[in-house]
Amino acid sequence: MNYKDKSILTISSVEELTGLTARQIRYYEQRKLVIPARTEGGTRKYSINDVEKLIDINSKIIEGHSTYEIRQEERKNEKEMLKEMLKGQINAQFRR
Amino acid sequence: MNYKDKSILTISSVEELTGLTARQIRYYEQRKLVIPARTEGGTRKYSINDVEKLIDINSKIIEGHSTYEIRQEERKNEKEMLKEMLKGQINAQFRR
DNA sequence: CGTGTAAGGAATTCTGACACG
DNA sequence: CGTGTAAGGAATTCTGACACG
Repeated sequence: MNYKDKSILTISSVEELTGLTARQIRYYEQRKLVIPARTEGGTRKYSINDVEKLIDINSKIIEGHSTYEIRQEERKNEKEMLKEMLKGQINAQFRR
Repeated sequence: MNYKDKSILTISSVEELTGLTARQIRYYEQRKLVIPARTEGGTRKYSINDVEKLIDINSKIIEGHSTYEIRQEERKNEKEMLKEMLKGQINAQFRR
């Protein structure tokens, strides 16, 4: 696991790094766009990757996209990633 | 300023990243080895560089060095860095 | 829909001190 | 000397709700 995937940032640090407000960050979570890890006590912990995602998401919102659209877009990308991975697996089978 | 110099980590994240206890981390600060930034409210904020420093410091302590020795060592290194920088400046003057 | 805000409680962090060795 | 711990208070974060548009 890369350091970029370590969930180590509090929401206030993420506010600072992204320029967003805590309210925005929590709302994007509610819309299932960026789901942070949690401490035992329930405090949100974000990774560097989450920070980058949040910046992207906010850009898209500023461009006029809805959180729903952004979510759908992400879903699509995930599916394509899966397809590619499957292709790779299948090809690997045939090469044996 | 690099992301490594951004003070964004709470002491609990630093505990996780370094494997040290908060007590140790605060003690090294008291001994002037790693001085974190602070929020307005006084909460410590560490950078990635601080994390790396803390790990180094703890290694040296485990090796039997005292915090005083480690501090002196760091002072020496700082002075040498200064010397190098001065050399560079002087050479730059002569090259004109 | 996306964001601001006030409210009350819970989790986190802070400092100074006592302890051991 | 370096670290653990209990104590009390302060800073931070949490959730659910009302508001606007």
